[in-house]
Amino acid sequence: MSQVRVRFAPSPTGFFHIGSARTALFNWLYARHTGGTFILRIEDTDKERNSEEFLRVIYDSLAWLGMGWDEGPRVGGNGGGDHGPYRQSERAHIYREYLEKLKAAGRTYEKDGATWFKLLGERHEVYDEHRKKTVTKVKTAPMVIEDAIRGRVERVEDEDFVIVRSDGNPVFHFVNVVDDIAMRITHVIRGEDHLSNTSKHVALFEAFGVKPPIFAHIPLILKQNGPGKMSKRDQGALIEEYQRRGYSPEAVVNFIALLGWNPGDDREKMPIAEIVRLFDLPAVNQSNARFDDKKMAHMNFLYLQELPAEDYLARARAQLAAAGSAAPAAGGAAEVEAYVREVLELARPKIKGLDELPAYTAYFWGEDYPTDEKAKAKVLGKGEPKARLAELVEALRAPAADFGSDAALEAVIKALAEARGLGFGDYQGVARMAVTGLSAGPSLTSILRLLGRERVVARLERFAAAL
RNA sequence: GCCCCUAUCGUCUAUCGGUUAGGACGGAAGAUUCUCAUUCUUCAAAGCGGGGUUCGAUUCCCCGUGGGGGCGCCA
Repeated sequence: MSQVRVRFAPSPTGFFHIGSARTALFNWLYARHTGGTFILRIEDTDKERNSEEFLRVIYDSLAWLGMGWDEGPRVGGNGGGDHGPYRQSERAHIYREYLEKLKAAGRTYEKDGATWFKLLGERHEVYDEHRKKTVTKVKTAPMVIEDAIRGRVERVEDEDFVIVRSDGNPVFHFVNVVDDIAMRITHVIRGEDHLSNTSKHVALFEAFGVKPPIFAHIPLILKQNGPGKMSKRDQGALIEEYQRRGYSPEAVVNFIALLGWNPGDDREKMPIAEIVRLFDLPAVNQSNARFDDKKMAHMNFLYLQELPAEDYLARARAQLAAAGSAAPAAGGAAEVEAYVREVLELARPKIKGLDELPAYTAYFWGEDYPTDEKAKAKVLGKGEPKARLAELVEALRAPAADFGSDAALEAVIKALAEARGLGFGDYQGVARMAVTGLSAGPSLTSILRLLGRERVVARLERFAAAL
């Protein structure tokens, strides 16, 4: 059995869709699973777009998701190979060469300035109701598609089709097949939306006298709400969105791997090496999967919680910086570093995703933080907040209050409460609101300890004075 | 309209003819907790309809129906 060679062939549109990401992933997984070659081929025949900038989106997204390519454009250590160039815009001479082969075999003809591919069989004219025009049908034998996921699929291709436009540019079906032949692709793994087109491709392979590759048409990802497949306008459709929101790429990969594939048992969260080990084409589902952002978020949560401390710190800081947070940048004094680290670790188990971090930690980075007015009104509406605040100020100002440990602070507040026949909860709410502007967050005593006596007392007094 | 693919809880899915149809997300209830979140326990929730084949069908076949895709000088 020859080496597996698969390709991912995106066209640079300026977006990297989650569906594209999964197609890339399944190709990549199959290559890694079989020890084959993963090829990146850029389908940039549409010259009207600004390719350079749009190409970056593809390269960056693949890199972020951790999918390196063995052959393809040379970018950041990836690419190279003996079957280039890997951009269709640079392969015109190859298409010309293959077109000559077809011409020589008598399988083309010119019409309306374009070059058409000639199917084999009897011809007759028929009026197409749907397209409202007369078309020439060809009585052909069914094309057989050997699909690793769907089995044997037969489809009759009964109309000649254009392979080179009147402006001289070859069309997708033609270049796709030519490149797959020239690059010696063994398995074509792509979205099911191409299944109906595959009969055209098989006809071309046969015309070239080449045995078609094994096809594997993977199910599509449907939009979360409403009908149809996911499109770039749908929530959660773009990879850059996950990047921007601080999602773990490992979580995104794990999640999309599970959209249409599973290891055959109950496992969901799996290291990529394990997915590579278990992935195989016949195990891919045949029916479309609906996208679910809640489950995606949950997968991200799982990965976030187990991220090594250093990685978490770096990613959290990047997220804060991107959000314009006042959090100190890395490389400061050891004391500051320790503070940032502790604040971020305090927040970690409480958040679902890194995008919550800026709002969740705002009050740790300075005196300019927002107040949840609605929650504030609620807190002030019950009990005697003013009295409680005054008592807190007095107790926390006293040297006896040890800001060095959560337990000591808890003891101070509990003693205060006990002396008045109250509970910890009678102080917790107001204190939290006064010190953070929020009604929810990490443990109050941890917040107090980290902020320190001076800031805590100042905030309590300022808050009380405004009542 | 024609062609192709497809069909298990709301969603993602397990089951490769015989199961109390399992898991996960989401939902509900309870426990834990200084708030929130986590965590833990429990609960509700599915084989599209009709025919076959078979001792026996969620599972195999056919027909409907639903869903998806394709039918460009787009990719």
